[in-house]
Amino acid sequence: MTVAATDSRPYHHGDLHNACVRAALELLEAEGLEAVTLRGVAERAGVSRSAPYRHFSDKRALLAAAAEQGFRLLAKAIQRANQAAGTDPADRLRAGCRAYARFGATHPCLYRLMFAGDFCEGPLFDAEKPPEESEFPSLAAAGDAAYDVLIGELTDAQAAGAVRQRDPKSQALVVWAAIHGLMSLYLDNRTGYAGHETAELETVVEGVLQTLLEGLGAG
Amino acid sequence: MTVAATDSRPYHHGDLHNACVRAALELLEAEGLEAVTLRGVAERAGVSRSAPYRHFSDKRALLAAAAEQGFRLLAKAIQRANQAAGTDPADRLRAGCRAYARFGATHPCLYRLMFAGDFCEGPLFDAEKPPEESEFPSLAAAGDAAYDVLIGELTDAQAAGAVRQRDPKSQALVVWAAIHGLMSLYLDNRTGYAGHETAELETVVEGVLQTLLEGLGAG
DNA sequence: ACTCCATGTTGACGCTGTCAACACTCCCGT
DNA sequence: ACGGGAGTGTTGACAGCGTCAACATGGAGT
Repeated sequence: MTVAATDSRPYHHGDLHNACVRAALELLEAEGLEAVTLRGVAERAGVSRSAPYRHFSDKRALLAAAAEQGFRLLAKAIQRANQAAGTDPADRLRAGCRAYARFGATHPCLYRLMFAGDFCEGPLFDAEKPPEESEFPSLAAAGDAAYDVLIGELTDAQAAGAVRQRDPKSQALVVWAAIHGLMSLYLDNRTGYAGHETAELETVVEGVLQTLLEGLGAG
Repeated sequence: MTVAATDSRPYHHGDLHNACVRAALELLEAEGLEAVTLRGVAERAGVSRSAPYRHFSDKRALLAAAAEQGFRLLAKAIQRANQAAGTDPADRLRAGCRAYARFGATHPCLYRLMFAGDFCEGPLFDAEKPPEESEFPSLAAAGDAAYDVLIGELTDAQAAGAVRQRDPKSQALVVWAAIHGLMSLYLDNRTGYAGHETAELETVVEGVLQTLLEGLGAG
């Protein structure tokens, strides 16, 4: 059947791939993961229910693409904060971690998808294989890129004598684990702090970072 | 219709509540969260598909009960390790964290359900409300009980002069966040270490703990 | 102008969570 | 002894979901 005259939309969307990712992110932020349905994404993108299958093999592939976009946004947010913080390594590290926490607090569902999404609809990351053989290599790459920002900061901090000279990768792992763990507990409302306000979160982040920097310090 | 003579099972199960939790845990460990279906749980418990609704208002309520059981197991594992480690506070702390990591590595899906399960089928924890008003109060209580074990250890460590005298709750938060974050990254295969072996995990845990103890230390 | 193929649509299927209506059994008051 | 709830388990049904096969469409290249 021919497209109705009143329907201005062309038969071909033009950029359905990106439209689906955008729709998924919008639904995720607005109503949570359970609201991210392939049919809903398709409707929001203005196409029929199974059109997304021409661009994503799977629902998981769509979620992986959304998570990947999340990692790109996160890396950008951290980099911006680092840059704005000046040249002092500790200041830069603190600013980056604050930005990380703010990202998680601002986009809780996206943040969880990036780290726990693998768990919900079948693994996005494969726990058995090394990352380079991952089922979603570009997702793993985007995650690694965000990681690399942190590693770079720690390398600089070492050069400036702000932290001990050790493998910056393992130092970065400690920092990332601590901040990510904190965010995870925070998003589950399990930090034991009553208010659950963003301001309080930043205070806690500062405290955790203080402990970490003392532990990592050149002391 | 009367029960067939060949069917020895009584019409009333007797302890369907626990049977459902056990079945859910078994399915979770054997085939992952996506395999935990109410119908599957019912079948495994030997009852018909909607019998569990007499004991759980919801699928989420069943998952919450499973997660609660997970927190009880975790707390017990940590306590056992603490006790077996003797009296030195740092040793006890290290042993507890090793046990924590081992629990997560041994029961990856359960561990994730305990922390990320809220995310998958609608929140188990309510991010907006304080814990005492949680939708699943006994789950929150079981989580807090596990937390309390760690807080107790840090209180003892303070008394022994092994860590700085500060609010043990916030010290415990740092430790928990770091170890939990590490486990979370590990289970996503995002630690950047190739092997993903349990032995390597324990090494990394030791490293993180070393950094933490130096940061928390009385120095 | 014709054809090919990437892209979008429709119909259908099985699985899921959930509910309403019904069946069975045990226990308690008479 | 017995009759009736209340608690528990069963069956049938429904809507929503992910997914696939079959079909429709239209632009790009010959």
